[in-house]
Amino acid sequence: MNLFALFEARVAEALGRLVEAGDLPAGLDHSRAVVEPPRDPSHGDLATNAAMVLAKDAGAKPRDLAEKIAADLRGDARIAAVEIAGPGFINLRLDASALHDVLRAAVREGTGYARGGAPGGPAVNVEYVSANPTGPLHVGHGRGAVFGDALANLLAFVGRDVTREYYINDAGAQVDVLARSAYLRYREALGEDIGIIPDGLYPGDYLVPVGQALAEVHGPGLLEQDEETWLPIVRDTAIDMMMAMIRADLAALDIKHDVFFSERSLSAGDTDDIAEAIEDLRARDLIYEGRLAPPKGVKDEEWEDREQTLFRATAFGDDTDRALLKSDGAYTYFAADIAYHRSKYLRGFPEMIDVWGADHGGYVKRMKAAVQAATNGKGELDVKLCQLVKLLRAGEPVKMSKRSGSFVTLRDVVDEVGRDAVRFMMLMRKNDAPLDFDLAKVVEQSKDNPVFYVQYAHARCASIFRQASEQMPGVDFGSQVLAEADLALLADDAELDLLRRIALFPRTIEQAATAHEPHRVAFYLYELAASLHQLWSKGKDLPQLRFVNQADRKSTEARLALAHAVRCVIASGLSILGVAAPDEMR
RNA sequence: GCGCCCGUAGCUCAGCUGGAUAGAGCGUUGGAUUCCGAUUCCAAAGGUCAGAGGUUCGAAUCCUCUCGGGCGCGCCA
Repeated sequence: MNLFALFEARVAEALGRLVEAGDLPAGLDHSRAVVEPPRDPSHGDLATNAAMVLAKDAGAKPRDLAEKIAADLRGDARIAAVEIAGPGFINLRLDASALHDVLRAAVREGTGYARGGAPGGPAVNVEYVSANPTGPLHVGHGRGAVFGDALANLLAFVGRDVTREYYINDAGAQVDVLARSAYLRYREALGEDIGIIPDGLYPGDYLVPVGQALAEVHGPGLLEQDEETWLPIVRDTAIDMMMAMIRADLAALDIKHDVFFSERSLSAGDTDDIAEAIEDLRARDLIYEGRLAPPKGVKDEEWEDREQTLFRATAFGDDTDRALLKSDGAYTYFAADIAYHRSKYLRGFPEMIDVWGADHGGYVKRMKAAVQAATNGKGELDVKLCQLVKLLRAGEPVKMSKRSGSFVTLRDVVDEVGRDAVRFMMLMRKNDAPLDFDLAKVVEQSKDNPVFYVQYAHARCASIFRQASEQMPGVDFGSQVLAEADLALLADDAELDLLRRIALFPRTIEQAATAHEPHRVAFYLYELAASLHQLWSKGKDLPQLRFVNQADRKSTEARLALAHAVRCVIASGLSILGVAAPDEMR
């Protein structure tokens, strides 16, 4: 039950009646007329801009039109007061019973409240992480991982059919480098002194186990082979082991993908999907042989002017056309990516979301252009860029250097501060804003730490129920009883404030889902938790406001209904963020 | 040189796809508090929304330009 959608429909009814009565011209666009919470609570519970939006086309003064709409709304029993304010806002103050109705619905629906609000729609594919299988994940990958996972959770929560996907870049030169690096570790495992790892190879000791595994399986057998022979063997083993490591890193954050899509699989087997994608574009005259002008800033002598196979990305809003074949005749990464996104579309995903690091921002236009072209305009791609993460410890930057070995991996951070803290902190920031992640602060159990603050609110709700059963043994506070509690007893400002927050949840979810912005859920939860803590501490001064009153079963029922709803909303919200909702903080 | 992202309180950031007098936390200042379960709560001060134009009933939000910061800039992935 979305209070705002409910009254938006109510306003639409009023407008319809005005049209019937001839007070408003027929055929006007009503879509801009919305009902939203006013910024200033003193203006009431709901406000609509309907009169201002329609006044011009209706040839009326905003306030006159507002008066007519208000007259219709005044007859509604759920509305306690209607005021016209400012340039033509219509402010609605709800009867407390309307808020109580929302609470009752929330209590009845439990963790189903606000769920499935936008069902149907096309299947959506969320691709995230997709880190090269050449080493452990770092903290930046972790941000994309958490963001993508929470976004997928959010879309699933509103009822979308979501698939979580990881694209494995197992085809390029980088995995050959990986293979050569692992081969060195293989020789090392056989007793050879390999000295310092040469430049251009991966020095990390995470490849030591790969070398050992190779030595166990193959013995010295690979030593006498040509690189041509051993490289594919070593490469496949190394990729498998790297992906196993990456999956374990992700599992530590409770992240599981549905599909791991191999780049190499595009051109393996009987059909070459890349060639197919290119031919498909060529058939529609979107590919040509031509020359590109060098970009400004590139020196002429560094520029090799040559004819190449180009995709008409400029026809779809990109700045320049893009190469599909390298000078050695192999496909570019972009060519593979076109085929990959085409494959997503063909596999049944007209809607795609890619989560990338901000350093790939320059790639967005061409990828969107490619999706437009490859799906004939029927597919849609949204790219979410995650900014860098600056790792701090008590305000001081953590030095990161692969060479010196002080490189901090994602796993290190998760092991140190825990999954919940990592996930919540990374979602407390908009994805395109840089993030300072302070290892010291996120383990703090204080109000400074939003993870703790929100989890504590959940635990507090649970404790209220434990309290009730201790103080009032034998009394039934089951969900059946709570759903029928006399909610009219909730009349204090702090209680009504909490009710309003609960009423805001479906709207927050819906907007976060359409904007692809899970951080809104995190901020909402923080505010909801604050409202709960405020009501709680008000009970210190005013014992009659305490949740559990032995002497007053009726008001205890009503407050437990409130606590139950808050608990369910926090549990739902945290589940979207992928953060645990504990029943007690120990 | 071009493209994308960003610029909001001393600090870290929200700002509900164009709404009313721009918000929160930290920090500062001043209060409350032997606890239903803590690791709290209340209040005050604090702003040229980087700057200048434009669009309209109305702009932090949309457009243009300037300044300042980040990222990227044939065939790497």
